[in-house]
Amino acid sequence: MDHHRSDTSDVTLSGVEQLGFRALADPTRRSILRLLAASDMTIAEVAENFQMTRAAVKKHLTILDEGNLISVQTRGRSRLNTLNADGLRDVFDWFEYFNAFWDDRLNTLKTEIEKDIKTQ
Amino acid sequence: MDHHRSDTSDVTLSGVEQLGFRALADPTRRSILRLLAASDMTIAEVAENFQMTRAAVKKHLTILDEGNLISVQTRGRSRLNTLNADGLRDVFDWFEYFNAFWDDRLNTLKTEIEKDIKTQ
DNA sequence: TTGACATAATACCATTTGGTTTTATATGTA
DNA sequence: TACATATAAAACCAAATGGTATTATGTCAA
Repeated sequence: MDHHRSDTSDVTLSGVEQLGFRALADPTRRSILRLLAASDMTIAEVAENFQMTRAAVKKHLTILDEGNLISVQTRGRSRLNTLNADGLRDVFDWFEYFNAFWDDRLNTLKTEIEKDIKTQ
Repeated sequence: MDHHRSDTSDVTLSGVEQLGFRALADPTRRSILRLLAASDMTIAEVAENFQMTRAAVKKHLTILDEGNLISVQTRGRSRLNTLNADGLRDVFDWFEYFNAFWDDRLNTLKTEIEKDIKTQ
């Protein structure tokens, strides 16, 4: 513990994948991702699966886009929403990094216990 | 596509891990998890790492607890906050299931392309 | 060009969120 | 007992969120 340093940093691709987590926080948006995993869809097609208005669905899609979890290709007068694997991987990577920490801790604990047993 | 069925379900442990995602949406809470990965901490100890008040930190810890990402043991007049691997795994599992969907799609695409090449 | 249609943009609203300050309630300890 | 300390609880506030309805804008087709 050095100079009572305060650290609120996010460590990862700051400000980018942060929005990915935010995007995943809403159950509707997680459902949309599931739908898009099955096939690309226009806003109207996505909206068919929910009770809310198209406008509301479009807002969710915008947030998913901001979080880089989907990408959008304008095709004529409609927009095709596609899952973005890269953005999802960014979020996933946070867990990987985190799991590394966690595993280290378990390993340390394990080593300590083994040491205890041996020196008994 | 069956009877134009509308499906907004969350598929997973409904209503439980949902709160896990919500808990992860805030960068402060993700930082707290990182801290707790290194060692268990009281509210006061966690709060030392941030510029906000203890009350605010306590609120974050409550949300992390509701999302099952940490567990709390009252020890005397202080509370020790501990990382909860199970809750984290629940969120992680959502990704696994999701990746399965995603992988299926990629595989299907690959097979289709191969078919195309062969029948050329 | 006109009309239908898919999305965009805006204004608006209720609720939730992330923070504060202030006031309790326990719990160790002199 | 009395006091300091750690957390709990409550009231409060500004901003963000998730939704609505309404009004553009752009594109295809007759």
